[in-house]
Amino acid sequence: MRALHHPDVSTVALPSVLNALADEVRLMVVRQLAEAGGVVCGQFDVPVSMSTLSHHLKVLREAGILRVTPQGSFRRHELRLPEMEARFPGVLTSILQATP
Amino acid sequence: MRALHHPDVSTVALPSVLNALADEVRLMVVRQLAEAGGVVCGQFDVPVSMSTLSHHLKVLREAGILRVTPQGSFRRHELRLPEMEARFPGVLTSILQATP
DNA sequence: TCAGGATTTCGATAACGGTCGAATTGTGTG
DNA sequence: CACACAATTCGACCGTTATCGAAATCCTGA
Repeated sequence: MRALHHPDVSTVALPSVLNALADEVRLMVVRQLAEAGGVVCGQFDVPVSMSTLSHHLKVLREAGILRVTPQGSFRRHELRLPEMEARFPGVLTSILQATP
Repeated sequence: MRALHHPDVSTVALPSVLNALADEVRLMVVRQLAEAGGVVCGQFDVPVSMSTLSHHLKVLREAGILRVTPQGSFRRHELRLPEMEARFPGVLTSILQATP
């Protein structure tokens, strides 16, 4: 499977991160990742089509918020929580805590 | 001067707040407010026209992030920091600290 | 190698959002 | 009242983005 690009978190800008999180669907994704750890693409519970979900995952990935690791024919998604915490301390964690 | 609408912070949604902060110009505005306390519209240091600035201030106001109080023919802007902190603890403060 | 499932990419569409200049509103002052 | 000034609103333009279905890509197992 083709190599996916994951930006170095030191190069991502704060507006990019906030923009990635300023979407209800993407917030749902991030919440579910925070709860479940690694989640496979088809297991997200979101009210959009598969192609749209793929688009949202790409936005989150390019903002440095999640990492994608191929596992067989699946792809495992997980938050880059430690890295984000080091880059923007408290931002992602407080956003996660501000949601039910 | 016409009464400006300020939403009850308990009614604003997290995506609205994040969306309001996911813009470089609006982040500049928020930073300058955090430093200077109350700032009059014409004194913001931003690289956009007055009408565009007014638009950004409206977005921030409707997201519950700042309050506008008329003072003569000027308008004073200030962060609603305590209220935002109570509603989304750590979100606004961590974003402020994540910027120079 | 072929079939099938998982995910992404492509192409199209519609809505949103940042931007500006011009016009408008509101406030204080002469 | 008339004027100047501060700020908003309006109308338009244009790039961005959320969305979908269809097609393409990638992997596994028979």
